[in-house]
Amino acid sequence: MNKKVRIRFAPSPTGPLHIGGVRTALFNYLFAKKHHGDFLLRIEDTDQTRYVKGAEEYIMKSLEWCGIKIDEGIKEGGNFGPYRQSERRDIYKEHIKTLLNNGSAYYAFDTPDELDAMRRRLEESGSSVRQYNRFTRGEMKNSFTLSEDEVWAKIEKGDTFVIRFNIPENEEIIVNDIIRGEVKVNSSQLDDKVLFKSDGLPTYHFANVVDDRLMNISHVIRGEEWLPSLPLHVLLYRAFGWENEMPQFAHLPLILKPEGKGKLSKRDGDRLGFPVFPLNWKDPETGEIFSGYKESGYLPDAFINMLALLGWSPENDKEILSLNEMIKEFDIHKVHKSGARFSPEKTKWFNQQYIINTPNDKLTDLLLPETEKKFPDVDVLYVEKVVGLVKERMHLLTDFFEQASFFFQTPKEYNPKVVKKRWKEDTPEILKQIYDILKEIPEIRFTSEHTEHIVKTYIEKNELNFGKVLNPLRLVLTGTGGGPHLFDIISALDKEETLLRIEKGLKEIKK
RNA sequence: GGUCCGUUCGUCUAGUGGCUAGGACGCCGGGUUUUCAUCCCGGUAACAGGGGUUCAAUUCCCCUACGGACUGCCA
Repeated sequence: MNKKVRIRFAPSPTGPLHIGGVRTALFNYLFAKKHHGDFLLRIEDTDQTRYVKGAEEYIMKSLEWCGIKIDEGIKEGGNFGPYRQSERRDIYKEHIKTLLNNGSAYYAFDTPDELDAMRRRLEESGSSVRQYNRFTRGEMKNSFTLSEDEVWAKIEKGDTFVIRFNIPENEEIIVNDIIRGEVKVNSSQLDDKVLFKSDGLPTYHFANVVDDRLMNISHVIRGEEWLPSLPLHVLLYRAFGWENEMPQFAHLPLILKPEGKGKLSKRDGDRLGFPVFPLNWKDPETGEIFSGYKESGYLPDAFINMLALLGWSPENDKEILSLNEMIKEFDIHKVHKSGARFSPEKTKWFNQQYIINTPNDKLTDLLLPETEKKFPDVDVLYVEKVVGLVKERMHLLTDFFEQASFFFQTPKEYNPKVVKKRWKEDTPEILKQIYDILKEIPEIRFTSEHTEHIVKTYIEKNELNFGKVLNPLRLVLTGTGGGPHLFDIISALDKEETLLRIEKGLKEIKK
């Protein structure tokens, strides 16, 4: 690898990027950075009929959220632009001439109906091939069956046409895929793919080869769905005389549905209750909303950590890796060949690990806006304290609001199950005494340690057991059964609120 | 149908011509805790099947099965 490493991620703006796409971007990025190369974003918008408004912006925002930084792209600029294929029409037109001139490409005038009819005919005849190729093109309308004059006449008349690739006969194509090893195909298996559409724009196959060459791309890392067209792309490089400068290829395994068959699709998320998109997406046509990892309470680092381990694993058994560690550890040769089933469960576990390991102040920054919306007039330092107390029982950022609501508002009701289990005949009497002894403690000494000491001393002196006292006390303070260390709650709440809640509980909980 | 790709615990994976086939998630048990969570300890569970090659195959080869992708003037 003497060449400068230049890697591209080339999505088409036909909708939101889903996690498979994000993973492809991530692996591209990891590889680029591992080898101190450039990472570029190229927008493949050659199909105007599938263009979706906002998708381009969505893709860039998603990558940004993930921490994937673009070196060259439509926003960043660069010396190899434009980075939007729709703005490269002239470049493609120039290049298709080369292939037209050297006999690698030809004009075809068949209508969609005629193509349909041909395929149907082949199918009905029991043929295993249904391709537009050297055998079938003889019965279609193209440069082979029409005279040169007829071809020009048609073009001048304004007839619509496409330009097809003239697949060479019986050539053995052997490509070395970095992940899969040698892939061998005979050119006779391939069909005469359309290179230029009737709308004057190239197809993916053509644009991708031209751009990768012109942008000096060193490695093409993309999804497995492209593997079948790899031989075609090699042939295109050959037709251009670029085979020696051809990038290296690596085809990533697919991400599969958590259950059932097939690759993960956009619809699976809503069906199975987990996001498949990094960010929320609102379909501009239907208004339908698809949930994103960000809005569902996931941390970006956890999200990409999970994605990185789908199809790849580092040398050691380490599972929690920062983006920088991933870059250091990444080895494309260790990427798996087989598809990886996506696990929403493990994704949650990753998130939990990241939440626990995120400093309280940083977590507070993330949670504050929503907290303020739900509980006006909160104090930042108080929120930070609460965050520290509840974070280890959060799987999602959004869990905070359920886990911590009692820190911000007096319980309105008491969990009946807990009442039934913990509220005994003598509970009111005990709580009254707890109330009295807590009331004696001066406000400045109302710490977790001190209140704990006082209450526990009281329990021991009266030969009560801890559960009998502490559980109902927790109930009146929080309205429920679980939660952080009780005396941490008491001190966070402060003296006034603690006493208030005991009073309220005594009044409202009856048996 | 055709072409291509793949197959280690339920899932993500490590691994090797000879190992008690390792880790993680999940699940189940136990400990810690006033409680929930965290944490700690333990358990469950896999080399798709059949042929070869070999002293020895999960590992190498072949076949079968299963799974997947592609098969558009979509990417």
